[in-house]
Amino acid sequence: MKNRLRVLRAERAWSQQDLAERLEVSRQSVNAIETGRYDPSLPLAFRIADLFDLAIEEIFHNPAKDDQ
Amino acid sequence: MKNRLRVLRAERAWSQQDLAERLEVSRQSVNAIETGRYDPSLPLAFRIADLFDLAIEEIFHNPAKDDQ
DNA sequence: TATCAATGTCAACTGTCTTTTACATTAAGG
DNA sequence: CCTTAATGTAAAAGACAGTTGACATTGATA
Repeated sequence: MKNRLRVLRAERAWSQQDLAERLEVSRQSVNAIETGRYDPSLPLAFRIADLFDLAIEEIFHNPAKDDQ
Repeated sequence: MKNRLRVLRAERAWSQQDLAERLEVSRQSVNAIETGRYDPSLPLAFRIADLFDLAIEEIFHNPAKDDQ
């Protein structure tokens, strides 16, 4: 599962801490998701998509699949 | 997190076991997701969306939000 | 150089997801 | 009735998600 979180965050010039506060998670969670250590839960993925006003599929994608 | 899994499955006349095999998860996982005991992981949500050829947002939605 | 913000990571912990095994209930068909 | 398929649920265990607290590194700047 890859994601564009770092790019989306950079476009807004937010720190990981900024993003964490908007998502109501810890800074470490944001970092772990950005660095690919683990995937967010489905509810958190929805919060992320809502925050950036994008579909989940526009932020996350499966590298095993050759789509997107 | 609510979902339309039961309806989508019924439209295809699949048993929970049938769906579980297509998703490569246990029947109990399908049942737990359908009955709302827990949400799938993000990777599983993608497999579900791929199987039904729908966006994740067309299958899952947040009852806390008044959209959809 | 000293400081500060931002980032990466680790350990330990709690809670969630998913599994296997198992058992109960219901509905349909012989 | 008896059997079978489908479904709901539970317990125990392992893997994963998310927390707090802590420490190290880097880059910018006073």
